Amino acid sequence: MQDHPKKSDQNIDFGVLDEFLGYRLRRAQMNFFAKFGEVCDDLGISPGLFAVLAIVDRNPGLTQTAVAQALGNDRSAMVAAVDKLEGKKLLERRPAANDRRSYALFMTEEGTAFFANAVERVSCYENEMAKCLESDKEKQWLLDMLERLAHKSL
Amino acid sequence: MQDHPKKSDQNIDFGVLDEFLGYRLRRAQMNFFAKFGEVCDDLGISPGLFAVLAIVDRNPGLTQTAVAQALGNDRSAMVAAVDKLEGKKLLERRPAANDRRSYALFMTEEGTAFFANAVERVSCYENEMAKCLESDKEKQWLLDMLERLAHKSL
DNA sequence: CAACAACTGTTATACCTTTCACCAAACTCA
DNA sequence: TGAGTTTGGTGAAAGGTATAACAGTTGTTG
Repeated sequence: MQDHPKKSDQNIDFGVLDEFLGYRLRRAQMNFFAKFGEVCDDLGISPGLFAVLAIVDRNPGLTQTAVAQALGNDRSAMVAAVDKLEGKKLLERRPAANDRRSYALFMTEEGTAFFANAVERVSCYENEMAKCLESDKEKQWLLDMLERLAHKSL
Repeated sequence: MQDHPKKSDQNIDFGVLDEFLGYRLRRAQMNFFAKFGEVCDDLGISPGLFAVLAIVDRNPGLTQTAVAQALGNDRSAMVAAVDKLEGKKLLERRPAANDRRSYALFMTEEGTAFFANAVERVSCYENEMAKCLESDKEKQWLLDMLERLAHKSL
């Protein structure tokens, strides 16, 4: 059944794609996001929302644009994210002290408890995914390499 | 865009995000896609369209769903992609010989020339990005690790 | 053969993300 | 002060992605 003319499954030649970091990075990241969804679907948060919570949790009082810059995405993307998180009563906007244009973001008590639970779950799944790496030193090496690739400029 | 050391840009605590592979993968991949856009904006193709061309170029006659499965995305996403590439006269749909439901995808002559040029450009930028890796052996090791992470299941 | 299941391309829908233009507030600098 | 510029938040539009449903076709099975 494997010699039929239809190249049905694994007979596909990926050509240059096999040697391109960009393509492999995308595939790996897609898998991580999919697994994140499986683990956290009942929590109702996406990887992006989780990242916002992580920043606000450790840096209370930041403005929306400060969080956006930290995460590397546009500040306009932050309004929908904060709207959702505020709707779930996980964080709240407070008027900034010295700048009436901006809001300062703070976690609610409910939010800190929720985030602690989420971190536990995500850490568990991260460790499970990292099992296909040889050692903890290799994981650290990979993290360092990804950090460099994320900031490399042409 | 983040070159100005004006204020609390460095003071932000990323907390658990610093140790999460998912977050680092996303950042690295975002950078790669942004650089891809800079290099190929005049060509009018996205990383996704480039991947479709790469598959069809090396595997002429595949159906749309076969290409979709190879790239890991849904077959409904393929119609818009093939529409665009067919509109640019880079590939064409031909009725499949033995199955009147499906189309077989083939590169046009214009398409193969276009793709060869694109590959040269993307290879150049890939090599530039890979300069922050120590050696060629490290790059190969990174590719292998990403391959494992892309197929790891919980 | 006929009924049924599975598959292909397609459309529609919804969601998420990114990009752009806009307005109000704040800042700059004379 | 006040004109001009910059910054913060918002909303609309565009692009990509995932799901569900549908018509036409294929294969499978009784």
